Amino acid sequence: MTKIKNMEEFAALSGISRPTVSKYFHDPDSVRPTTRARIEEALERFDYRPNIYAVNQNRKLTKNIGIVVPYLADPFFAEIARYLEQSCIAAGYRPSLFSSHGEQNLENEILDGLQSMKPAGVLLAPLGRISDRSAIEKFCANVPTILFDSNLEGLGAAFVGSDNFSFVSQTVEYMTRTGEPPSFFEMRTPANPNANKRRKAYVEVMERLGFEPHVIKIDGKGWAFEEIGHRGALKVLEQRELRTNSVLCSNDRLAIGFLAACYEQGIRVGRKEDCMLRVASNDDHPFAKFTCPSLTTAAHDYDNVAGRSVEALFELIENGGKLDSRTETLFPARLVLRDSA
Amino acid sequence: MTKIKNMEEFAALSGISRPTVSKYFHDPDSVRPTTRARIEEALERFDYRPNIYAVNQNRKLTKNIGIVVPYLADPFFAEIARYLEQSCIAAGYRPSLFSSHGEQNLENEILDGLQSMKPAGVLLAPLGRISDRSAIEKFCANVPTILFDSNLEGLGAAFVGSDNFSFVSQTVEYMTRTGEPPSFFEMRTPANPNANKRRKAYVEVMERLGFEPHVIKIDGKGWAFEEIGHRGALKVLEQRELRTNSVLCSNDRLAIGFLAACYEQGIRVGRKEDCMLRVASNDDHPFAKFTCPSLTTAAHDYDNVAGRSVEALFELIENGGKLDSRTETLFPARLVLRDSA
DNA sequence: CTTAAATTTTAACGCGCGTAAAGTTTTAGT
DNA sequence: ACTAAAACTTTACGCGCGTTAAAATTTAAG
Repeated sequence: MTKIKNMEEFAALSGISRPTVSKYFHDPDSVRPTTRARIEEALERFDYRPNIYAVNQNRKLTKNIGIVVPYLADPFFAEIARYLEQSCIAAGYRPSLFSSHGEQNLENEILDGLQSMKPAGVLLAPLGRISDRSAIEKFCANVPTILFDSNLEGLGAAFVGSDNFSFVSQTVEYMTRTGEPPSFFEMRTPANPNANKRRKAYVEVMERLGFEPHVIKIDGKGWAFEEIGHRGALKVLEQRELRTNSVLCSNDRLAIGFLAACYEQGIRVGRKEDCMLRVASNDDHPFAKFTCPSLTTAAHDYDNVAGRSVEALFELIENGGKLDSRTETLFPARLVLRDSA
Repeated sequence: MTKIKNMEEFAALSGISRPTVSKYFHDPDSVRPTTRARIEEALERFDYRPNIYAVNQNRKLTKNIGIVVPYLADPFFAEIARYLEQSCIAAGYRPSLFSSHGEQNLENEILDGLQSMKPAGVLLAPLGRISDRSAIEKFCANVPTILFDSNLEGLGAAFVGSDNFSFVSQTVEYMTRTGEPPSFFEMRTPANPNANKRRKAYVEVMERLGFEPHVIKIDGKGWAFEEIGHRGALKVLEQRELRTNSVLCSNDRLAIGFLAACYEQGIRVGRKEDCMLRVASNDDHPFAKFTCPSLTTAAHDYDNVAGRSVEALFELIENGGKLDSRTETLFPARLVLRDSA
């Protein structure tokens, strides 16, 4: 196995001219089967691969795709990212994964670095209200971008996410139908714009059902939702802020903290006879199944959100980076009944 | 704001020659302050940035660093990855994050893709026993690599991780000292080599303390540890396999499943009077604080493991990719006492 | 076996930038 | 102000590969 330096050398060793070899690497089917066989045979013997930098420098369009999520330590995003990565690879692209880690300046830096990578397209789940809108706007003007999970009005070529109204309406309706109407438990200054949509949906659904909405806002900032939910729950329980025996958390991570607080206080949660409280939530976090009690929640349609996102991106790329109009695709939730409500 | 095509053009606009501009981008301090000022002034007016592909093609050494973890949906790795990323950026490198998602072929593909990226160095947390040892060996021969978290004997220029013996000895000693000696709860075919070291440590410590080790092996494969721990715990509890009232789980994610099972079965866990069982674990998973009850566990020294890893990598890079001898750095655990044991 | 069609080869240019050599200007030290 | 050192400019080449146009070859069709 001699070391191959470049395509010239490899071409010589394989007995095929360099332009043809180049063509082969661009699309193996674009050369005659016999020459393809000869190249692939040489490929086995010498194990050469084109220099990706030289390739990307000369191609008008790279095969790179950027995937940016706001917080990778959240298994929800890790899970979606996995799906997105695999879809991109399957389509012959090279995905690069980035996490903003909940910080605006990091999101901006990532977008900056991404531009110099000249990606064919980017799948961006922005931080949301923390995002630097103008920076993202500028980025979207230069790079074909699909927004997902968290919508920034008018930005990106398309948005794909979940229908927050569907989430909340299902949980609220379920809880009222089988018990008492829930209070809504959320952060005072939520990091994610989905949170606002969920609160609005809660208020609307409650009013439609003829109940008075009761929103409980707890303090805390950042992405340590469990901690914030835990602290908030302790306060709520202590001060008896709940008007009914049921609570709907804005998201599962808050609910995880809430349930931990209930456990500590000896408050049994669930729909059984001896339970004092019912807790439901939104997202279907990977760990929601293992809370105590297991968490009743409205599940994201992971597969469809991720699938539609890459689909939209590929359309966008094939369309030369522009789509006729900005579409917003929302997928409804699936109510997952477990023990907590 | 005219669009700048290349460095030639930018150099002309800034009134500085291209080679000097090139030098500036390589190291802003390498040019005279006055010319630096002129360049940066032009930079503000025209917003140009060197084509990263052209740069990397010509530099003998890129500024890329690859970070590979076995499973990003595990918040433990997400957390470490965040620290590693930030350290690399602070040192002027461009980190790229990859997750093997628990699959050997993906790990191999990532390593393959990484090679064509000609990184200055790679921080690799391998899958462990699932890893394709020969593939990784080949990779390490071509790319300066530091292994972390999970050791593959002899591979990579150095290894940085946690001292599994320290983890287990602390938890076992604590549990025996304050109660009964624990059984050890683990997967029959653990995905991670740390698991084996932990079992061995358990047996050794137990024997040293004069107790008979009792290892409970549960079935299941893959990385859905919570699910596996949950199922396994139900079986263990049903068949009364525990000989004492205390259990040490191989890792926190198994423990999360175990605690969920206990809750479902109405078995109170903790060290209070009315508790039937004590459960401890290893890792200090980000969610360990929010289990019910909160989980007593041996915590990784995140900061030191991550810090020492990048330190070792930078040494390696500055040393031209070779170190005198392969070192293995192990950091001890810190026992975190919570409510479960 | 002839001929048109399809492929491959040859030759050459360009991409954007690193880098080296030689010459010119600026800076610093006394 | 004078000189050596430092920094800059000019010129030119190379990196590894995409791409193109014309020439040569192979293949498929009749």
